[in-house]
Amino acid sequence: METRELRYFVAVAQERHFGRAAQRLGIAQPPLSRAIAQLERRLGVTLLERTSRAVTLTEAGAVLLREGRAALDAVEAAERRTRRAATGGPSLVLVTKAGASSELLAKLLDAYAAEPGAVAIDVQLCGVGEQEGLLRDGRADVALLHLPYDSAVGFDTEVLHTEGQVAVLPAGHPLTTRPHLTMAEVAAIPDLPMPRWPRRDGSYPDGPGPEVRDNAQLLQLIGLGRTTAVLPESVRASLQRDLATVPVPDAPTVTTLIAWPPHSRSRALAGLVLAATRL
Amino acid sequence: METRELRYFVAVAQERHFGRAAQRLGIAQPPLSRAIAQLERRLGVTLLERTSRAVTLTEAGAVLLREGRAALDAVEAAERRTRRAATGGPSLVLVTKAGASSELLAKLLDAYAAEPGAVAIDVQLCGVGEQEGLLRDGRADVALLHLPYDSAVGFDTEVLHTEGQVAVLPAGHPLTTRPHLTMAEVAAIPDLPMPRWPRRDGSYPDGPGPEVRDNAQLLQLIGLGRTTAVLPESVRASLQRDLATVPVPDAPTVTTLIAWPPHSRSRALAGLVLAATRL
DNA sequence: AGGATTGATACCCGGCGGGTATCGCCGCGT
DNA sequence: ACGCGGCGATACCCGCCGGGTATCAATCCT
Repeated sequence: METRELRYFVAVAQERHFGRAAQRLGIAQPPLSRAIAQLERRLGVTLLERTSRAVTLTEAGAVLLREGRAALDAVEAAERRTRRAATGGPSLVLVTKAGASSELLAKLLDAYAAEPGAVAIDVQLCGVGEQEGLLRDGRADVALLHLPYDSAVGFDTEVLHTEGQVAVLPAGHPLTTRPHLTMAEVAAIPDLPMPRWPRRDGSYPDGPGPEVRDNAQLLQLIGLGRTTAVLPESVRASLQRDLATVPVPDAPTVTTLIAWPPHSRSRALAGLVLAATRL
Repeated sequence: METRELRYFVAVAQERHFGRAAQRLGIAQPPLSRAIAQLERRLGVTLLERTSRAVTLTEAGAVLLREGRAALDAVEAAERRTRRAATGGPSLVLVTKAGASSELLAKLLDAYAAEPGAVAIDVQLCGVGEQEGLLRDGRADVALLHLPYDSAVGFDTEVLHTEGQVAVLPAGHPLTTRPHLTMAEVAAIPDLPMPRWPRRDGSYPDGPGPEVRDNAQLLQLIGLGRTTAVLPESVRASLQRDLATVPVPDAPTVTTLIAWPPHSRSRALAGLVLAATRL
């Protein structure tokens, strides 16, 4: 099976429409129809049920969509990492959520830079939930993840840090005088609806709260009195003076992990992981 | 990057010889040379250093070999699982080491079969260390692994069982009267050298012991008085009468895991994992 | 009933993958 | 030192296949 065939199939399977898929792929519709038919013939498997009105996936088609996306990510990762290995640029790209673990990250980078043989590390900040994709398709080599917010499924990891969570409120809010709060109390604060985070596909659920992509945006919106949130206590290190925090003992404990694709143990990565575990 | 290009490059990188690689691929040498050159041109990266006497990998070439093999496995897995999803055959292939965890496996299969909506499960037995490859390239969907013998890197897992280990000796051997043994004592038994296991590439280290591929072979050789071994205590359930066991308290504890590729949560697999955790 | 939408089919063309023949380079043997 | 042999690169040709346009066929919506 060639990656071209896989790309074509994934496009059709996602769009559920040959014409739109062809447009997205930058080719005409007839060659696409033919390519899919040929793929089905070669596999000996019907992947799509087409009527002239709708295209639906068969069970086997659903399997190929799921597995094929992972395979295409792997191919893309191979290509990107090869290109990066050659163009002597940063030999390691670390990705983490904007506005999270900044203190830990600074310590990690300092500790690694002090090691003999340390290479340049590119730090890339992204929105919540984007790390996995970046790591999977080779745009990044290593990530800081936060359980239970992120999922570490399919990666190698080491635990770096665990911590409780605190509610972040605008300074002067009446509840800032309380010694602690419960999750239920925070969720019920009048006029401060909880923010809405993007789903895996990038869309946002409905609700009263503001849409946010990362912690930096979130903290700014809290300062503006538009929302509130329960975050790991380490955010206190990077708070402006207009924000206050109150412990939330019944919030789930947050575990910070360093994560990397399981098979890619380069020398540089091994050094960084070692430095991280010694923090 | 097309999978054909990747396959060609991997062949050359492994053989370090264009002629042999071409032969292995079933094509002539000139098209192979051209394909590699074209790949390098498209990537903008030199992958191989060739003199007319030797072919060596550049750093980028080493990266592409490592990442490319993983990517090819992923593509192959997508193809195999798609084909299997269509040809209504066994909808789940479970792989485990021959001669290991047989009791646990029987219980698991019984428990799962009793669930509503259970599908046919194919059990495949393999040699030590072969499970990972089978799982990675789609020949199997789920495996029983044994830490610390196997590596669970890159898979999702659930712990099923932990146990100590015992030395397995021919019945009547003088040491079978001892209440327990140490690792050092077992390794030093005169005339019973420890067996040699295959390395990742399939070759065997040098040494006096017999070559073995799985526990079934191993147990037979022990019965013949050719070797001895330290194995999880659950092997006692499947021993012939010509074998005896002695606990080895200082051997590492063995953990039995059920493992599966992280992204492939089919309905059938989820049911099997659930049944396994409830054992 | 008829037009619109959408996937399949028919047919053509150009490029690319694969083949054979041969060259150029280098190490080695006598 | 010269020549031979091994190996990768180059040159050139052919046939297939991927991509394009034109059109058909089936279905749904007025």
